[in-house]
Parts: sequence; C-alpha cells; structure tokens
Amino acid sequence: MANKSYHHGNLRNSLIEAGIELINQEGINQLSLRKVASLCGVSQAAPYAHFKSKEDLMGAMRDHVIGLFMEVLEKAAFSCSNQNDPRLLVEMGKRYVLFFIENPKYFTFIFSQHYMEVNLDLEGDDTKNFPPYQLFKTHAIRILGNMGMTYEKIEDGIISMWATVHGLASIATMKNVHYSKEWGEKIEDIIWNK
Amino acid sequence: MANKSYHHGNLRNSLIEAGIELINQEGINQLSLRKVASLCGVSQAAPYAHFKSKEDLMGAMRDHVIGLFMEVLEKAAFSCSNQNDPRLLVEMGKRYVLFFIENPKYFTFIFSQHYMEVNLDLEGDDTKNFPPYQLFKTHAIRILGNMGMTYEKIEDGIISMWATVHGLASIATMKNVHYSKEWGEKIEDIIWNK
DNA sequence: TAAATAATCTTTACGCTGTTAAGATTAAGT
DNA sequence: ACTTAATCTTAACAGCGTAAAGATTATTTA
Repeated sequence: MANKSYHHGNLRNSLIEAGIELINQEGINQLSLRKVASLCGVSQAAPYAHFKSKEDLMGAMRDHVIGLFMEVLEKAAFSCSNQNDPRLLVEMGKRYVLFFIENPKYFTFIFSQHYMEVNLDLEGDDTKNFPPYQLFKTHAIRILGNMGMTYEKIEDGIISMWATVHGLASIATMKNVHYSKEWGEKIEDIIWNK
Repeated sequence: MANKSYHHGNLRNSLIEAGIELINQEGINQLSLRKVASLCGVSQAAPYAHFKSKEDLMGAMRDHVIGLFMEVLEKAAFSCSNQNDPRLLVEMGKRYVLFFIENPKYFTFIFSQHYMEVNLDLEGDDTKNFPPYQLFKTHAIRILGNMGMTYEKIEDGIISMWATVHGLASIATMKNVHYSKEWGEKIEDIIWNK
C-alpha cells in the first residue's frame, strides 16, 4: 500500500488503521499523532492534510470501529429466524458484550469521549442516534410492542436492557475482573436474570 | 490554608482538591500537573515532593472522589429501615446513578482508567474489591440470600443489578443524551423494570 | 541551644507532544 | 504545457511530564 514515492497514496485510511492498531497494542493513553504518522512512514505534519486535528483523526477511527461493531450486531439480529422473538434482543446483547470482551481496548476508546447522540425517548429525532443503540432500539420497539407492552413499559424496558448490556460490557472489560465463569456461556443467564 | 511562606503547609491535600476542581471545570483531558501546581501557587516540580508521578496524584484524587461516593452509598443503605428489604438495593442503585448525574465528570474520571479490583464471584478474595461494588455486594448477598435464592441466582443477580445500575450511570452521563423524563423520578422505575 | 538531617520547594533542562507556517513535490485539470 | 490544487517535508513554537541540582525551612539529634 505504501510505496516510496513522495505521496503515500492511501494515507488517510492508513492513519486510521495504524491508529486503531496502536490503541490495540499500547492503549489509548499511548496514542500520539507522531507515532501514527511514523508508523505510516510519513512526517509528523503529514496527517494534517487529511485531518484537521488529532481529535478529528480519532473521530474517524471511532467511526471505523463502530462500523465493525455494527456488522456484528446486524449479523446477530439478521441470524435470528423469528424477528419477533425477544431472544433476538438477548442475542444482540450477548454479541454487544462479547465484542468488547474480544476487543477490550475499544470500549474505553469509544466511550471515554462520548460525542454520540443518544435519544432515549420513543419519540423525537433518531437520525443522529449512536448507531448501535439505534439498531437495538428499532428492534426493541418492534418486539416489545408485539408483546403488548404499554408505551411507558417499552421505553423503560429499552433503557433498562441497554443499561444492563452496556454495563455488563463495561464491567467485563475492566482491568482486574475476577470471574470464574466463561463470559460467553454466562452472559445470557445474566441478562435473562432481569 | 496557603500562606506566602516558602513551604505551602498543606500542599498534598491542596493538589488533590485543586486537581478534582480542575476536572470539574475543564474536564479530564485538560488536567495537567503544571496547571494544578499553578493553582496551588507552587512551581511545576513541587508536586513531586508528594507524588511520584501524575498517575500517582490522579490515584489519590480518585480515592478522594470514591470516598465521597462511598458516603452517599453508605448513607443510602443506612437510611433504610428494614435491612432485609430488597428496596435497599434499589435505593443504593438510585443513589449510585444520581451521584454521577450530579457529578458527571467523575464518571469518566473514575472509570476511564479502571485500576480497581472487581471480584464477581461469591467466593474469593474481596479485600481489594472496588469499595462501592463491595458495599453493594455485601448488602446484596444478605438480602438475596434471605429471599431464598440459589447460590447461582444470587451471583447472577448481583452482576445483573450492578451492570444495570452502572450502565444507567454511564448512559445518563453521556454528553448528548436526550431524555424527556426527570432521572431522579424515573431511575427506580427503570431499575424495577428488571 | 547548636548542629545535622530531612522535607519541601525553585530553577533549569530534556525529550515528547499537538499544531502551525513556509516551502517542496507531485497529481489533476485546463 | 501550464496552472492549480493536493499532498508531503522541514522547522519552529508552546505546553507537557519528569529528572537533577540546589535553595529554603522544618525537624531531629547531640
């Protein structure tokens, strides 16, 4: 991808991927623009042709990771034979948690600076919603609605479920968590415990 | 507290308080040792007489904030007339979330670098457990045990409840959360929805 | 009390960081 | 072929964490 010419050719994408790789290897605190530029074989100021700041690059990195995350969640929802089965929500929740257990560095990265919009109301503007939450919300409204829940129950239920799943991901990715069980096998039980 | 003499007199505590104040005002990303030192009226290197690194100071700041947090949780548990009523857990959960809604900057600060130990098992060493979780766990074991739950149900239940409460705090403190209700009035409903 | 020691603070300096400015190189468009 | 725009390099700046050397003051010891 990177040749020896003056122009890199694919610097923008390379910076995003190198930045994510650096977070995976050294953690978000060790992420620096100069390291990322160096990994791509360009000078320290080269990134400024593609991003207006470090924050801007990190935003693009975040979007990329969220894209990977969305693929996992959409696959989980799609693979469910009955789209009205509440187990679809549990399956999504399970994949939500497992994604961050498999990629622990991503959790702090995505949620440490949370610039995403989150609309917890059933009404209102969802167009700028944090995509993973919006996906969960869409399925939840349909499924819980089919179960005959009241409007208010649905709203509370969605918040409660997402909080449980999100909190579980947060706990599971903490540095020194002692847990004798296998997350993959227990997550469903814990969510169902609700 | 701070006089004009060569020695500050109470620098260690002043640094901790000034650091927390700075996080509240400018956010954790703007926290720097030099700013904190300047706020205390001492030179940039003065903090090194009391802390061996910025991380070390931040650890002390974290301990201080966790102390404030613990006071709130202990008060919530203590104020419950019947110590075996499951509502004690909900009340603690409510205060858990409200604490971070009232002090949003503390959430990212405490949980962005999570060095705390967390033992999710009913057995094992709890001595180094993250104190707020340990407090919740202690009460939960007693209360859920009194309800005749099985060992496994209790373990899953504690994790599920903490995840819900912790996740709720995480969501409620996100930057652009749209929610038409008042958190203070709704938190209980959302937790009870479990 | 006087001297020695330890704690606390200042000044200076180093390398790393994000960012800007000026200019070199190359690609794209006319 | 010439112009323009995009992309890159080099150089420089201020702010950062931190270490070293030395000044000042409190504390201990003789």
